[in-house]
Amino acid sequence: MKYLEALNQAQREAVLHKEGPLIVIAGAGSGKTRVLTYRIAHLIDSGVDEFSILALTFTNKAAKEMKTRIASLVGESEAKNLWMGTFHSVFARLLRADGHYLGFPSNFSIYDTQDSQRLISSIIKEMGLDKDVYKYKQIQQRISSFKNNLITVKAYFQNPELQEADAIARRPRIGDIYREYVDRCFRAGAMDFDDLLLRTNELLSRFPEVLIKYQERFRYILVDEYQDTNHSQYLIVRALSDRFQNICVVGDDAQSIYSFRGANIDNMLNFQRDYDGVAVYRLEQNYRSTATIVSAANSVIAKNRDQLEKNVWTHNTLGNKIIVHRSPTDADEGRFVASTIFESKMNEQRYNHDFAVLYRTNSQSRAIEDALRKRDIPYRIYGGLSFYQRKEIKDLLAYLRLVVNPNDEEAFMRVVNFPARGIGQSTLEKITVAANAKSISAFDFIEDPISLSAASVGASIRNKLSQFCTMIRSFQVVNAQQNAFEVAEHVARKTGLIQEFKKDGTPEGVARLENLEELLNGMQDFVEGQKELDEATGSLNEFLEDIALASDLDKAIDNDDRVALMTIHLAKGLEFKHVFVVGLEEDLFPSAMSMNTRSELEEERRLFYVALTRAEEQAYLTYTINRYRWGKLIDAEPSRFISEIDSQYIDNRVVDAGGSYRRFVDPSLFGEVDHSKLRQMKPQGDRSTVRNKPSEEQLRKLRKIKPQHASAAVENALLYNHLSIGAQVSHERFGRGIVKAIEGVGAEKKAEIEFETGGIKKLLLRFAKLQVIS
DNA sequence: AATACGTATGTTTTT
DNA sequence: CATACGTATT
Repeated sequence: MKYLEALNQAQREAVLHKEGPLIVIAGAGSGKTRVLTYRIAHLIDSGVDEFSILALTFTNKAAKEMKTRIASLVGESEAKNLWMGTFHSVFARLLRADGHYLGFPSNFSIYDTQDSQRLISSIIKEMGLDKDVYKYKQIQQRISSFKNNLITVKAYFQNPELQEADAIARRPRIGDIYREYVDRCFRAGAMDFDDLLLRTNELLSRFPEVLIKYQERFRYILVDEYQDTNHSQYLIVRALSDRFQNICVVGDDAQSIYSFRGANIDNMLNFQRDYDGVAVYRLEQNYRSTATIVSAANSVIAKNRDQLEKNVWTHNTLGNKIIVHRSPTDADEGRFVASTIFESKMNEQRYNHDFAVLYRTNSQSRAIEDALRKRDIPYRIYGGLSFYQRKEIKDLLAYLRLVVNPNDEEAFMRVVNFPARGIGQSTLEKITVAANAKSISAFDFIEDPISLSAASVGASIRNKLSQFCTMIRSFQVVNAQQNAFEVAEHVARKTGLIQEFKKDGTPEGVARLENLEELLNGMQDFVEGQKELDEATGSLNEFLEDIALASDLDKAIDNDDRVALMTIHLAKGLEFKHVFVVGLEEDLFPSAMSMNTRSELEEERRLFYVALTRAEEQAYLTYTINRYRWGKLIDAEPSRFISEIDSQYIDNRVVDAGGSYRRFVDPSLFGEVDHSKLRQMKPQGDRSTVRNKPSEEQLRKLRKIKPQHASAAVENALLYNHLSIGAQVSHERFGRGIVKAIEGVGAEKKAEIEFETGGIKKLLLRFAKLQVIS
């Protein structure tokens, strides 16, 4: 057991513990992944069949990495049959195998949040409810929380308190919406994210033979990030481990940050009560961060009332103090981040991947992006509006989902009339109502000529509908013989999707076409990758499963050197040499939504703790005086979390320095621009860096950057101030054109442009996202 | 039926 | 500021 030497006392004990329940309470940076990895390797080494080990991790990427690591310790073939992955992906797999007990086909679709919301929205409309009272997003959240707490429709209607609560909130029909939603998902052969857990519970509790099968199979169960499991997950783990009680959970109550999706710290706090003879191991030595960062983080988390006793300490060097920085606006904050990274790279020979910028909300990424782009610093955004959420991507994926499962209602609605086939809203409403009345899917309904002719749908539309069905059926034939990539390419052509974006010809259309291409390339890679695994075939089904459950972190390609931008939630479990935590302002972090109760605030504080403890060497905390929110400049106040850090760990040296990259816009250029609309443009720049006057090169680059938000609207007007008649420009939607006339001044300046696609438009320069070509 | 435009409305975090 | 929906237009 050579690898045991690489462990400290507590780690080693946790690894060597063999039978019976154990909990590992692991402080930040204390090597819990290492313990999990070695523990699994050790189990295999000591003769446990890898087939009987189940490990539940927080991301699929973490699972993949761990698996590779284990393979290197015990050998490829030994590690192959481990079941490892997120709760959602592992139990989706289980439900594909045994969901038929519950009446689900093995090819069930997985609805993402958007699918769920669209379905709920449509149900609300069909029921004739007031959409201002029944807000679809809120209803979706409520239903999600029911499911996470194992409150089925039946349980809901047996619970007078819940019904009363909804009645008091003037939404008495929530139960009915819930019932309809569940029915519709079932009929569509679809599960939402919560169903993957809820239905697993249902399967295990209603069918003892299935429970026993999996209990016998998974003799050893390990759960990572146990503090973030919800009730539904808790019950699954409890059920599966009940027979052999070989359950190992690892977690840190101080890093519990997912209560909004039902995570319950009590699962962690009550573990010792739930099982007999629980062994407890504490990992308290931090190997990741400097002593300064560890102590600073400790001083903050100490402010929380609810927590397990813990003493995280380190042998690491003291390191630098945490740098706190104030900027006038979010744009300056971005500039500070960019120039600090730039300078550290120069002076300390850092790589881009040594840096991470962490924020509370995804929308904060924009200001940072802009600044990094201007400095030519490569970055990658994780999460946010991901590639897979783009319209054109979702459209192709919807076709593919429909090929695999024609009953998928959301996929059907999405593409039945895209590209346009003359099947309009009223037709679809008729079909929905009629299909629901017969309790069949829309696809089944329109495929059956008898029911279709009974519905009052005109003959020509009926014809179009059946053509659609025939087309999908023909894709299924292709799917039976070809791999995911080949099917997708076929579908993209035959449906006219590619044609649709090609003919559009605008830059926007071109971008969409490129995205489709990128998706197809991705599928090609996927197919290649799957060929290397023995069980996998590279089928469309496998591909859809893969992307439905991949987290934003899983999707990332991170083999090149870039600065990482992500939310703090996404950063959990990761580490970086230098970490910027930006937007440390009251109402933003802590979020205004989470300051109502002590427990909410404590969760925000844990989030801050997570952020801080991602840093190995240097942490920067930044906040602004004014920030753009909802397109408006608002006042901001420094976050309470900054003052909660013991001041001896803080370097206030650079407070008030502002962006070290001075705004170069000459205010006199504004002419008659309404000054009340301008953002603060006082030259706040740090004296020492004023010399960083932009070169011609930089200015040119700046002009090429497409302005992304109206905070830049005035800046825009300015950029095109020199626009003259005859200039060639390009518009995101209308394509290329020639400026024919100019009128107005300052912010009201308009240009009349004749576009190549035909048509003359008058555009306000302030808003038009124009690029000047010549 | 399709499109284009105006208005209202909302925003934490994610599998 | 983004999106989602309703209304007016062809």
